[in-house]
Amino acid sequence: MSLGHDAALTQLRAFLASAGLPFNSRLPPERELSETLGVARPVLRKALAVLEQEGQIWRHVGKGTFVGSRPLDTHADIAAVARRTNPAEVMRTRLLLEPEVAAQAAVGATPAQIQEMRNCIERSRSTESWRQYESWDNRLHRLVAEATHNELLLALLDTLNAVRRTVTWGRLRPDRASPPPDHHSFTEHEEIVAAIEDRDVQRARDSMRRHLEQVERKLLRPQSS
Amino acid sequence: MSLGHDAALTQLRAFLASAGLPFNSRLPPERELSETLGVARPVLRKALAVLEQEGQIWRHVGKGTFVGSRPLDTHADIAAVARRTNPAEVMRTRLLLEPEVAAQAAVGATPAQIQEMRNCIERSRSTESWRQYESWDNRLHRLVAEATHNELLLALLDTLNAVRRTVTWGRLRPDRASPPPDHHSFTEHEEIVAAIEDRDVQRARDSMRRHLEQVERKLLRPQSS
DNA sequence: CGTTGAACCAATGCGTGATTGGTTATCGCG
DNA sequence: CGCGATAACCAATCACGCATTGGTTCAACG
Repeated sequence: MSLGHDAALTQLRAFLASAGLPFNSRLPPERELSETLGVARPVLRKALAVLEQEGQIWRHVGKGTFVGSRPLDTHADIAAVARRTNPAEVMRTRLLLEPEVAAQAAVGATPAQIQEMRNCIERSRSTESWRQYESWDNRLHRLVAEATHNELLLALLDTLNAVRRTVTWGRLRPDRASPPPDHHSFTEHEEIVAAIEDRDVQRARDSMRRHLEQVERKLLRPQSS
Repeated sequence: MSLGHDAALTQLRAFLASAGLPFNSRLPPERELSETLGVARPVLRKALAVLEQEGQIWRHVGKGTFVGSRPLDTHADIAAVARRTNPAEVMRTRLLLEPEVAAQAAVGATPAQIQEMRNCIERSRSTESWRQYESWDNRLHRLVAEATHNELLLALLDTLNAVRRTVTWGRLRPDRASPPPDHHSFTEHEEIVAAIEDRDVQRARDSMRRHLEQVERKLLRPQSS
C-alpha cells in the first residue's frame, strides 16, 4: 500500500483535527502514530515536517512532538549558561557590551558614583591577595554599569558577571601573591574613570575596550608578563 | 578526647591552608573530614559554620561544601527587572546590543541559518494577525543571535526579550488587523539578512541599527503611520 | 525511483540508590 | 546538669543505568 506522502499528510491533519489536542500537549510518538495511521515512519515524518514548518507543532529529540509553537528556551539559569559557554565567549561578550556601557556611564555618572569609582581603584591598589583585588575590580565594573542608569542593562551585566565568575573556575592563582604595583589594570582603570569624569564619551569607550583587550590577552596567555 | 570546638576550628583552618584548594572546589564531606581531623561531626560542623559565616566557604545539602563565596542566584528574575525598567530602556539596550550582534552574525552565520532567516521573513509577510507576525519577528531576531555562535550572548538576548515581552504586555494591538504589506520592518529585515548573507559586517550593523531606530520611533509615537 | 522496514545514534526523561549537609536522639563522662 | 561523641534519620542532590524519542542511515523490495 503505497500511500503517497500527500495522502499521509491529509490523514495526519484529520487525526489532529479529530483528536482536538490542547496546546502544549504531547502527541503519540512517531513509531506508535505510524502504526495507528497505517503509514510508514519515513512518510509520517515528512508529513510531520510539513506541520512543523507551518508552526503547528514542534519536536525535540528525547522529548517528543508537541502542539503549538516551540517555547523559547530561556537560558536564564546561570549554571546552565556557564556550562555551555567558555572564557573566550565571555570576553567577546564583555568586549561587545562594556565599552558602550562605559560610554553611557560617561553621560550619566553622578559625582558620588565617580567618587566611589576612585575609592575602588585606591583600595584595589592596596590589596594583599588576588581575591580581594577581584572583589574591588568587580565592584568598579558594576559601578560603571550603575552609572548608565539603565536597570535592564544592569541586570544583564549582573548575569554576565555571574556567568564569568562561574566559568573561570579552572584558573587558580596562588592566593598568597598579590597584584604587583605595576599591574596593567591599575592605570587602565584610572583612564576609564578619568574619561567618565571628563564626560568624554568616546574616550571612555576606547579606554574600556583597551582595558578589556588587555585582560583578554592575559587570559589567553597567562604566562606572558 | 574532648577537643573543644575552638581547637577543632584551628585544626580545620590549618587543614584548609595546607590543602591550598582552588576556588569553587569541593572539600571532603563532613563525615570523612571529621575522621581525618579526628573530631566528631557536631564539633566539625560548628567550625565549618564559623568559616561559612566568615564567607570563606559555602555549603548546600546534597551538593557539599565549597571554597569561596556562594554563587549568587540572581537567576534573572524577569518580572523584577521588568518592574524596574521601561520601554525606553529596553530600546536603548536593544540598540546597544543588537547592531553588534548582527555584525557578528554576518561573520558566523551558516547557510542553513540564513535560509531560515529568509523563511521567517517570507512567513512574516503572509501572516493574518500581529500576533503571528511578532512570533516570526521574534524568531528572526533570535536566529540572528544564534548566528553569532555565542551561547552567553544568546542567553543575555533571551533574557532581554523576556523582559521586553513582559514590559510591553500592557499595550495590546487589535489582533484582528494584520501588518500592512508596506510595513517598514519588511524591507528592513530583508536588508539585514542580505547584509549577513553578503558577510558585510558594517552593513549588517548599520541596517540593524536603522531598523531598531524605526521600531523605537513607532514605539514612542504609535499613532504616527 | 520511491517505499518499507530495520538498525543505529544522540538527546532526553525517569527511576533507583548512593551521597551530603542538616537535624534529632541517646549515651558517656565529668 | 553540661558537653561532647555516636548513631540514626531526613531532605536535597547527584550519579548511573535504562527506556523512550526524534533523527539518520542503509539494504531490500516492488
